[in-house]
Amino acid sequence: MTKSDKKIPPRVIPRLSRYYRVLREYDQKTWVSSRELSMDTGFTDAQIRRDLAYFGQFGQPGKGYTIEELKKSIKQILGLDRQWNVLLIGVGNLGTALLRYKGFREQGFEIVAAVDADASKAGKIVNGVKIYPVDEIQHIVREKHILMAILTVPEQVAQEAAEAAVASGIKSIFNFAPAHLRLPPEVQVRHIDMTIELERLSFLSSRE
Amino acid sequence: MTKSDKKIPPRVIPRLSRYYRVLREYDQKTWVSSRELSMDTGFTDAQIRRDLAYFGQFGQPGKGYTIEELKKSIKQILGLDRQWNVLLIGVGNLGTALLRYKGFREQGFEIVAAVDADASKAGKIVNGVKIYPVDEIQHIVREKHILMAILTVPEQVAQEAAEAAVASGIKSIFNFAPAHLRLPPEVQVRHIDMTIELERLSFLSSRE
DNA sequence: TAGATTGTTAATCGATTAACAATC
DNA sequence: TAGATTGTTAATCGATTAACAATC
Repeated sequence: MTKSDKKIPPRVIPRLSRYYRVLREYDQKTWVSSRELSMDTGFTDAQIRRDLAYFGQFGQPGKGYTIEELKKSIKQILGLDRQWNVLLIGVGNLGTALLRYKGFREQGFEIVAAVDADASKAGKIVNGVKIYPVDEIQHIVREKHILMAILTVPEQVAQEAAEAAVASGIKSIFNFAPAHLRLPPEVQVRHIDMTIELERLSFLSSRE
Repeated sequence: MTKSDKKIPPRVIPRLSRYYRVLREYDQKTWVSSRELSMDTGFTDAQIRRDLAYFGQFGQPGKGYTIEELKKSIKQILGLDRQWNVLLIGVGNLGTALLRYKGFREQGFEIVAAVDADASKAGKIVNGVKIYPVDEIQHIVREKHILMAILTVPEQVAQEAAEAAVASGIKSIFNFAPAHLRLPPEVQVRHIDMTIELERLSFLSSRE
């Protein structure tokens, strides 16, 4: 699977995650149809077939999809058939909360180290994860084969922290800082901007 | 401004938030053009003019937009010209982190109370916010004029907690629990699903 | 074979971009 | 007036939905 595959609309991906999650909840059945998946996910059956068709032919006309095979295929498509070592950058309130969150590990995302600019935090262990001084970032990223970082630092230092991460070899960043990161295009970034989300709610609630 | 206005594409709203944020950083200038906003936000000038045109005529041909007026207009459009009292539901790791986060208040979002199912937390005060037992939710929502909730409870109780919030009068929910909430359509919901976000990064990183 | 459901093509819908007349 | 930039219309692009021949 390469970049030159026919273009996948970006919105397909989170839907695959949803299909995958629903599929994992089936424990009695062997087969599932796009119609059934539609009822359990809220997406239309046409869209589900379309989404899957971007990646191959997984079903059998007249029967549907075998749950086990489809799960395996989506798992592979999403890149979940491996472990992702994750670096947490910034062990403040939010960083600590994420460090303690158990949901990531289940899907193969494992926070294997943390760094913080506050030297007095270095050496501490939170939820089994050791905190290092920020200037050891390069060393840790290489030693622990880390490709992904979660960024939970204050706004003012987000850009430089992200650049340091990229310079160390990090390929994708999950950014919680309220800062628009400017990074090379080959670095994947997902940005959770909590204020923007609240503003969406505010907008919607204001125009009833 | 009512529901019957010409339809606003939903993706316009987070862009308005971005424009607003950039506008607030200008302190020397009086006028700004869509061209300049384009450079500072990364969106095209055509898109910026288009987005603003959904809500009225804010600019002057040949000159651009006056920053103060545009800021005021966007603030009003987003519903930020008032205070939003927010209830935090679930004072665990993530809930506590959000309680301590200072960024919300600046935009008029104020967490005025918290509830938790763990009775032993009741009465405690975190960052100036009092924690109540969950069965007082109705009382608090009414007394404190709360319309918005942030949901940071475990997956298993997310649905029932959301329903309780709605029954108390909450109109919009910012959901951090990894659960797909089924609520009446008039309730606004934003869902941050951290695992899905990590899976997007995983997908993108897997197909270079 | 009859019934069911896929994979895909064509039609529709919606959002973005280009272009430019209107106007400051 | 000359130069700049808006607001809007038309063209393009992209994603979703409908429909159905192929096939289990």
